[in-house]
Amino acid sequence: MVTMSDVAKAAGVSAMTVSNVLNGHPHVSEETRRRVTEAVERLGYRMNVAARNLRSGTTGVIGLAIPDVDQPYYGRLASLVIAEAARRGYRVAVEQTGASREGEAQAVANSRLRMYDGLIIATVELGDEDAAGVFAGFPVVALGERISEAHVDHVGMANFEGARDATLHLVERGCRRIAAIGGRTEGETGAATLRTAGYLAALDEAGVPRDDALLVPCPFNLAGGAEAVRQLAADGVPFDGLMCLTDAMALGALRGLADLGRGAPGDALVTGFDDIPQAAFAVPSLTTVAPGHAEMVTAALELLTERMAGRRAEDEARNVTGPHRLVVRESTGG
Amino acid sequence: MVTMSDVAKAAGVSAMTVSNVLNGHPHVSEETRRRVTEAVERLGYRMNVAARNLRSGTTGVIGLAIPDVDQPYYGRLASLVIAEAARRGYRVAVEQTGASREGEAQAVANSRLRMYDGLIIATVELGDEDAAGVFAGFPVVALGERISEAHVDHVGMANFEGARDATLHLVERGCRRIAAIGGRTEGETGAATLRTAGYLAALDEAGVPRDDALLVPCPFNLAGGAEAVRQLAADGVPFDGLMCLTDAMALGALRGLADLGRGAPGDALVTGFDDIPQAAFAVPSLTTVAPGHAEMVTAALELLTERMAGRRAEDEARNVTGPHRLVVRESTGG
DNA sequence: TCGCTCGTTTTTAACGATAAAAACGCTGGC
DNA sequence: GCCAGCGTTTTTATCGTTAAAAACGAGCGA
Repeated sequence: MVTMSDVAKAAGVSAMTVSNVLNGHPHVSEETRRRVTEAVERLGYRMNVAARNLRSGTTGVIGLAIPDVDQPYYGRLASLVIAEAARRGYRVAVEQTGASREGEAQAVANSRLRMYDGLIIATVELGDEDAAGVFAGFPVVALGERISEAHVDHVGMANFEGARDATLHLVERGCRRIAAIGGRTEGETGAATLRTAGYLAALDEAGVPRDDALLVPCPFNLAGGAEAVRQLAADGVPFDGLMCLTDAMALGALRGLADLGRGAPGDALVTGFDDIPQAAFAVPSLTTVAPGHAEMVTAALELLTERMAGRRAEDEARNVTGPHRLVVRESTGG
Repeated sequence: MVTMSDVAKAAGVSAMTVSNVLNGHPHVSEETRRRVTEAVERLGYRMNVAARNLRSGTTGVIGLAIPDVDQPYYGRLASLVIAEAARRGYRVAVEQTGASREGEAQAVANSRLRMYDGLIIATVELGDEDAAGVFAGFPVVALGERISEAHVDHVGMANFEGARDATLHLVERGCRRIAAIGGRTEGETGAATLRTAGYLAALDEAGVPRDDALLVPCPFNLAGGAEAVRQLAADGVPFDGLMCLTDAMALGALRGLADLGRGAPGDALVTGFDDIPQAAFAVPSLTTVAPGHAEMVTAALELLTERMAGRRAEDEARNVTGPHRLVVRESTGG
């Protein structure tokens, strides 16, 4: 095992000088720098991370708390976070929380053991009441749902705007009776409520009358979407457009339409939200709102590295919203 | 920040004694143990991982090298590894290799920085020639493909036996002309070749004649499966069973059949391999070989923890094969 | 020649934990 | 009363790195 002193000896300088060279500190002559670099190379020296960590307090590791990497959306996020972190010289330790409050608390606790330089928490059961205490003084960024208005940096997606765009798109293509599959106006201020709000705003903006019968709450999955469409038909509610709050529900809605002997885009236009891989391969392929996942992750790491570098005051929590883009495919007539 | 000495002072003992209590070492009186535990509790002491790492050389972190967590199979694996490692008190740092040789080499290099106590490498571009050098003296387990016969522990899946079982199942249900979609007898000794070998062995065993026209190489994805079926029909090769080397290809094959106006299980029986989630939801649902992913991961961590504890000699590389199970669904007549 | 500055390098002293060795206190045999 | 033997606890000495302070040496004006 080659240590820093070994390198120092080989280069004829002190260990501290080697440290200075390796960390790019100023006040090192060009000649010395060259000699040290050469010795490092020759001996195959690799810095001992533990020692550096002990002395300087940084590990080069970022924690990522998500419910389960084996879920399309979170897997995607994890993949992007790992790649973007690697680009910045960090490694990522993934903590699976099982979407439980204890799991998330555990992840935060591990972070505070100084195991991680910072934490990205990509779902949130922890609430505002936890935020002030648990996260205080530690670099944390919430990705996706928001934890706390005041205490934690947050990167979100354009839930309101995306749903609004999708709805306006349907209106432009001639829809006048647009159902919001999964829509709900009450409950926590999560993605569902925001997307529903975007839908309503678009209707108002376009001068299309609202109708509460067109708000169809349902489970956020394939079966939920299918069932919601069946429900609408059974209730005799006429519709010519389906603004689904997620792609999964949209795919279910397509199946539901098929079961009724109808189809998109012939009998009704359909939009989704998320742009999951299957959306492009469905029959008909699905028009959907693509949130800028990559941009969200980049923004999250930007905020986090700023915090880790201590470049921002404790209390000014920032809030960033990622870009979004409407991807028009067959389900709304290509 | 509460240190061990703070706890020691509070409990009226030395730091070493606190260390002994915390690590469950013998020769600590019950009374002392109680006092120390109480002080730890009261002060909210958390061990500094970096210091322990520096002194003892362990980090409590396992590296996991995979191509990309955002791929169904690898996401599944990662999820299981993280959960199983957590159960054993380890955290997992995920390194994405992009399935490249450099990526994998990078992951191994990071491990050797003493960042990780061990490494699970779940795909392999590194070959036998790398194995002896790169992995020597560091706890590594290959999960899935094998790196090296002689130098690295390996947990694999029952490629041969699974394909054999699937083929025998088709024969039992009356098939006599079974095509191996994706089959190939040449190339590296990867999963594809092993599964093909299992297919051929089953045919011989059941006394069903081989036919090279029924070996249809193709890309290992949806499109590949669909194309292979189209090819068979175009070539006028008769078949009554399709043993597909992966579920993705099997789903493609179902689509291919549909495009020809045929269907499973009516016109041909179809089997897959992997038991991906979609297999159960396809129409018809897919009969497939389910490799025991969970058992494979458990075995991998068992091997790895043994290595990490230094309980096994350097050179005796072990090789474990996970269990498998044929899941019979609609595509072979339920 | 003597300070004095300034850029560079070394010295010193941790960071917080633990392995190994030394010390301690107690019992019991001679 | 002395000491060996035993179980428990403390001392000592790092692990490899880095912050902070001290030291060094060349250049320069007085």
